[in-house]
Amino acid sequence: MPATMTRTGRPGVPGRPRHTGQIATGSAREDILDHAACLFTSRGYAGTSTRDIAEAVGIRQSSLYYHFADKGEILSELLDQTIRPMTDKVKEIEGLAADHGWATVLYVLVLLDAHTLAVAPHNAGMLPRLPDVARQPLFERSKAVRRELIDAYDRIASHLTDHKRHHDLRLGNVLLQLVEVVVSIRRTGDTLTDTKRHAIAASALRICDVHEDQIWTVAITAERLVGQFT
Amino acid sequence: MPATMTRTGRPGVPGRPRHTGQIATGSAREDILDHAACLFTSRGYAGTSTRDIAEAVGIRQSSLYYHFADKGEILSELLDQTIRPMTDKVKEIEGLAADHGWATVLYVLVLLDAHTLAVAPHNAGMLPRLPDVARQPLFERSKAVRRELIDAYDRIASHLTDHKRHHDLRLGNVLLQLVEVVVSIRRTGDTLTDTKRHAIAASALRICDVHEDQIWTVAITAERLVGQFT
DNA sequence: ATTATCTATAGATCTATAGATAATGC
DNA sequence: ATTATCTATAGATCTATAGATAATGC
Repeated sequence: MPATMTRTGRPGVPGRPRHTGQIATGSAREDILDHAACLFTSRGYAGTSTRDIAEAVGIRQSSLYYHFADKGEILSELLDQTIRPMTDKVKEIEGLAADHGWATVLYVLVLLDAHTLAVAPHNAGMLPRLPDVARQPLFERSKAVRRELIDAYDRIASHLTDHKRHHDLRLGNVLLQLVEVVVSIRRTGDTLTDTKRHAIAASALRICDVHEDQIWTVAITAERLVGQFT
Repeated sequence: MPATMTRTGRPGVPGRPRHTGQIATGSAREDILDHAACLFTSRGYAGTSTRDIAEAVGIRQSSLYYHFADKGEILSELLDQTIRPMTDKVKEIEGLAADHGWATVLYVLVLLDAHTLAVAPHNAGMLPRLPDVARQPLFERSKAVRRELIDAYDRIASHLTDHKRHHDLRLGNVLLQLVEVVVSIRRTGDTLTDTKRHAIAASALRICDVHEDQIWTVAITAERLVGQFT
């Protein structure tokens, strides 16, 4: 057997071969994150063992620790991936108000948040809502980010609707909850079509008392603007 | 020391005294359910050990098994308590449509579901949404119940609004999601006031294109009818 | 005798570390 | 030499069972 012939017949990768012989589809690190996302969302964080993850990836449990310091670091990485895209753009989007009005701002923000939740791998957008995740001391930050998002929705809503009408209900809470219907939709196995995203955004405007005939013009403007942010 | 004098000084209960000496505030079984609800909602189901529960109650871990066959039975009991009240009344409420119209039916159902979520001990209404809970094979039933509720919202919504306008978005999903804002509100530490419940119900009607001037008359009728069901 | 706890423990599982090993690359 | 895995295992923890015990009630 020549020296260039590996036991698995798949040369080219450094490091000891896996016991299964299978090779990472992406980088090993990405593979781990992807399978972890899948397991965390289907069994919960505490309900998923490091062994579960390793088996899904096709490596031994202890090999995870070559790529991540501990289980929490895997989760932390996933949270960053799914939450950051949302808050990064908020300020910028609020800037659209001067030119296009607050209804358009709300519509655009809902479209983008819904999109972020829709494309997150394995519905990982649900992770910040899980109690076992929220309890991890590391993740105060991701809770803060969520609060920021609610505040943004609150500010926007306050420009659109009469506060007295909604009593002491914080609309930011309601609007974020509405957007997160995307998680529910994906969980049932459905996919989020473009028309569904628009239906959700229109519902957000209706909750804020935007008139029906205004919604359609806003939708068209928003659809045009949303491209800048994706 | 006379024979009637117990070591703990708290006579009257049969059975060996607890190591802490403390006595159940309700029945021991209720105490366990209450503390389990608190822990499951704050740490997740898989993230809560039977030892955690026992410690909260003030008994030894193994003593739980006198009252419940296993950990899953505790969860099962909690799910029943929080889901049953919702579906029990659905058929009856839909019967109101003949006399009062579908907008009123929707308003009443939202008020009642929001109320059920609001009074569930320790926000236990979130349990059916946790992935580690949903995965328990025992709980196919509670998932079926949830689906029934979405179907009911779907039927009601279909009488109120043009399906084309909402495209392929299933409004049942959106409406249940909206009602579950109660869970979010409670999680932030807020309480659900009566006015908030009405604001949520009104939002549900707005999503279904019910006209603003109709909402207020519906609200009054609904408030009168809702008493029958609580 | 019945009830509700206790102590003790088996056996499974879980996280993380230590150190060996089998590739590549220089 | 470097890289990415492996094997082996320590030590913690978790669920559930077996059997003892300390109350009450008859």
